[in-house]
Amino acid sequence: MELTLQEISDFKKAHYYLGAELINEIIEYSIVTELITDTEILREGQYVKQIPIVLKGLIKVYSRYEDKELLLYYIQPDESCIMSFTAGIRNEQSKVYAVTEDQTRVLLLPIDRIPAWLRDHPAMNSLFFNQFSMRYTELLETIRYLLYHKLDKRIYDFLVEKSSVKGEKILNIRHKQIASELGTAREVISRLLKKMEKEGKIRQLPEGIEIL
Amino acid sequence: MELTLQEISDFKKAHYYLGAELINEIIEYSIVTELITDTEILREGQYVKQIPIVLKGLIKVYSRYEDKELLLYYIQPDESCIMSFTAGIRNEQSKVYAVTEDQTRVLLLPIDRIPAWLRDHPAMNSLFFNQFSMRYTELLETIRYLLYHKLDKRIYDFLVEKSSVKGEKILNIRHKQIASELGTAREVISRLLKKMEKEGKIRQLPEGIEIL
DNA sequence: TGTAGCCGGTGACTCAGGTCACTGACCGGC
DNA sequence: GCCGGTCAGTGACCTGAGTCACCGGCTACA
Repeated sequence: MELTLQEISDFKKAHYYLGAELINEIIEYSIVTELITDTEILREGQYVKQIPIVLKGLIKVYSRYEDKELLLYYIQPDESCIMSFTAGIRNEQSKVYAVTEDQTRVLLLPIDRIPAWLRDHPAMNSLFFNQFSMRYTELLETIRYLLYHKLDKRIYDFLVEKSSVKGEKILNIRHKQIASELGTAREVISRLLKKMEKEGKIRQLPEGIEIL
Repeated sequence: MELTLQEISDFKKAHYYLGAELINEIIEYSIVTELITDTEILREGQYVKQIPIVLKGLIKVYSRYEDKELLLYYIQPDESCIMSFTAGIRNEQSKVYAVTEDQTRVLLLPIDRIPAWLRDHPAMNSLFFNQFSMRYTELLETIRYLLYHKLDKRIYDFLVEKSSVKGEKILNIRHKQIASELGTAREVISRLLKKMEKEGKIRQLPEGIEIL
């Protein structure tokens, strides 16, 4: 599959700091794939051969332990996945899962080119440093939530974020899925959503959940 | 304060991949400080001007929220602090606290040299990538503990790690401190330590806690 | 048109852990 | 000696959340 002219132009704009030369090289050696919703692209224990950069769509990265999940972050357009980067570059196994949440187009950079690019183009490093510090900060935030907040606040903020990331005002999502992304049980979500509805924080419509 | 010849030699050995030229430059432009136990070196909201590399001793990095803390990681010799790196390089505020746990000698790299070093010496990047991926993995591990394990396991593993990091078989530590590093209350720790003592996992001696 | 499968809602129960209030042991200093 | 401080131990109690069992509603489809 080929990058469209529009995508090339968008990519150059988003990553201008990489310089034209490197960008052309990346485009030359990388491949584009289009993935349908719910495609698993990374699982725990897997070795990584390519590093994705999302062009369009949304990827969800999460941790899992005995069928209890926890959402770690979303990869939005122009972002990449540091777990792939880390695992790929050190030839280690992934510790997380990743799955597409929408129809998603990704640019896949071949892992064996990365070290040379990092060496010859210092700007490439800042791309990953940025991603790293962003993800690290997010993870810190997640920890604070787990430790310092109760479930209803976690649910509410989860919904708010999900809604902003997906760009939908009314979230069509199962209670079951909220539960697993927050690492808890379905009944608990049902109960608390009901409570939040009574408190006027959300509304549960047949089409989905509306945040007020 | 000056680096001792021994320290210079150790530093070169630990970071050989940086190359002699860069190492000399680092040594030239950085300063050494010796800090006593319990010196606070970073607090939330603070801006960062230097990036520490620990030469000897131990630094504890933790998050705090309304006098509830959570241990994030220890900086051991030859390691650095990515929160300083991130905050320093992007001129952002720190989101964590750091405090010395032992008498500690640190090498402080001036933040304004870092971008040039990163640009001219690609090997420098790998130092921070390594630190980043290490810390990120640790943080993931911490999250899994919070979410998937009960407190007694967390306490036990905390003691085991503390004991290995400090190199002490008998840990002289207050229940209060364990509580705050795990983000819980003193009574809870007392209760669970008693339980673990009955189960034969630890022993509480006047000098401290022994892990069996 | 029945039935199997998802989905959300509920009540009853359990349990881990946080909170409160108080105790007694062990200092150190004056 | 007494006073103040730190530290650990404990019982009573509360609460958030996980678990279990069971509905009833909707949908799809054979």
